[in-house]
Amino acid sequence: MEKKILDTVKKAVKELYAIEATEKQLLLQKTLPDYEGDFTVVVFPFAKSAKKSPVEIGEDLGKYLKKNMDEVADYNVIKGFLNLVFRNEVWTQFLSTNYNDENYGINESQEQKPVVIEFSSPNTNKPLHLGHVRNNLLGESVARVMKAAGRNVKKVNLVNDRGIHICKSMLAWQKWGEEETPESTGLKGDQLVGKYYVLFDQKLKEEKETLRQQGVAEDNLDEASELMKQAREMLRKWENRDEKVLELWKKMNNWVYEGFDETYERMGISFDKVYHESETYLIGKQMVLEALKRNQLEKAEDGSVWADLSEFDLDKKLLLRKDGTSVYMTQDLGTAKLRYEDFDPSNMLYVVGNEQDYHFGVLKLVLKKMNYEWADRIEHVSYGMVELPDGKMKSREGTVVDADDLMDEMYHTAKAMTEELGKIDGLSNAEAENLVNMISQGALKYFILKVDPKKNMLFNPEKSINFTGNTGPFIQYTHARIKSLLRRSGKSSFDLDAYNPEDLILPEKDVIKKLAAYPAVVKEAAKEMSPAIVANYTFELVKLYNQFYQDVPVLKNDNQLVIDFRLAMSVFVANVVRSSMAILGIEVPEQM
RNA sequence: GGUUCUGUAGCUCAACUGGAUAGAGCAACGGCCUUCUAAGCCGUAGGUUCCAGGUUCGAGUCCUGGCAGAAUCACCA
Repeated sequence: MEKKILDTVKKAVKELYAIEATEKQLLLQKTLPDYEGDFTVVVFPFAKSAKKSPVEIGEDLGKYLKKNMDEVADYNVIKGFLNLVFRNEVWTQFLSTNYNDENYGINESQEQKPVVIEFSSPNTNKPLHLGHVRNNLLGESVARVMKAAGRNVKKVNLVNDRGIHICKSMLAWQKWGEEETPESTGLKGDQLVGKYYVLFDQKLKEEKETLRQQGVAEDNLDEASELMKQAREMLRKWENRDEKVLELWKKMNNWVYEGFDETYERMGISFDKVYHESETYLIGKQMVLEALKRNQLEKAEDGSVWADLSEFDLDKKLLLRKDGTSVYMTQDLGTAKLRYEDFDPSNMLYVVGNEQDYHFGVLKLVLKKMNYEWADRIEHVSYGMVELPDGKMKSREGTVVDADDLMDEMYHTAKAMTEELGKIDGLSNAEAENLVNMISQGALKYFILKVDPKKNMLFNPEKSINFTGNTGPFIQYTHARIKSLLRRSGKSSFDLDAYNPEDLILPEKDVIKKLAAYPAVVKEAAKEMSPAIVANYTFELVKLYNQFYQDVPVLKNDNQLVIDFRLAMSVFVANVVRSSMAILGIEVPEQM
């Protein structure tokens, strides 16, 4: 529709003023609520070359469009804005052809090559916290929105399962764990392992304090620490495939995986493939050594290997330590290559916080330097940090918000609220539990996803999660209300052919116009990789529907055709709400 | 210090990428349930869009210079 208007405008300026309009000059927007009209053409851009005032041009174009487009019923010009009023038929016909299409706005994938999207990427030494929650929700949702826009999406996870930090929790458990297991303690596996990671840190601090008192210099504390020595020794043993260490490593990692799986499932998150750093870091090492042979990298005197990035105005980047062990960058090179070979993707996306902007910039450059032509297919989907009222989360200082705790708390709040409002009266226990889960997850997901991913966001544990206003539950509630309305009507098919378009009233028109925008919103959100665009759209839609619902009785009308029309519109809204919420990973209830 | 990002109502966030009078929610205040679900709807109040210049028909949005905050610049990941 938008395209048709612009094409006609283009023809008009050519015929009237002999102007060849460029893409940029053709500006169309929705008419503001205060003015009469549906679409607005901005005519300022033509003023100069047409040598006429904007108002005159608006009149000319308005006349032309009214004559040449059946859809245009009338027009008015205010300053440099040409407001077009469409015939009601345009909207009523749009409604009747689309209201019952459950895939309205969603495109089936036609792509061969997939776009691979990595997210979550947890460490196996501690449980997930609020920062991971944003990452997980964003990753899952970006995958879904791209899929909805017709991309062929593969979701992958890269588990950081090796390294000195993993050895720390292993060592602490070995020393002080007394054979505790998730079964014996009743703790989730990741929580149990995390407990020992924290314990290690405490013990290390104590040891360092003692060393300090003995006069050891600050810079040498790590080197002098007996605990660190043992951790490093354990890492060496791990790399040499020491059986006992490997056994412990497997045991504890499996505890963590079981814990993660539980959390992922609760959040509704899944992956097509899971990579482990323990399986990829050697590939990266191999790549570096080969590139060194090709003289694309440099070896320093002490034996360490570097990439010289001076041609990009950057410093050198270390890729292998002098003892030959790999660093973070090295294993990312390996994973990228492995992933490229596994999927032959058109794009490789990494959902990782903006604190790693520099890292991903360098990753691409190093790959380029090593002559991998697919380096440009890597894209960092960078998102902002989650901050707490008293600043950033720091695991060491115990100021993290644990993901499981957070979800538990949300569940309890949602449950109390739902009971208080009498929403679960008449539901079975299982149904009630399902509903409360849906609502608490909806509240959390919507709260996080409605914010522009690029921006830092603030999370206040006491105040952030609401269930009224611009929230997930508000949207869920609207869906339930529509479903209730439809049940009450007892109808599932509607006679729309005989409906008189003149009966269309403004609150209906506003809703239908919003519905018409949905396909473009999905595309835009996929292009920007921003679920927030979908979230904000859905809120606006639901807001408009509620205004309609409040003012206009649906089932009470002398004219059965009007009732049918309004019910069909409600079906349409419910479909789009369900579809857009699904993009955010949020389910909607039949009643609440 | 260099680089990048951010700065919009008391608070949390929008603003279709340069368009009309900057919008929502929360919090505050006032209304609306004998009528389809009040987790709702309506209204009131709340703004020098951090500051100063510039570009043009037109700037929250673009350019320059400040101010404030965050991230990053590791032989951590």
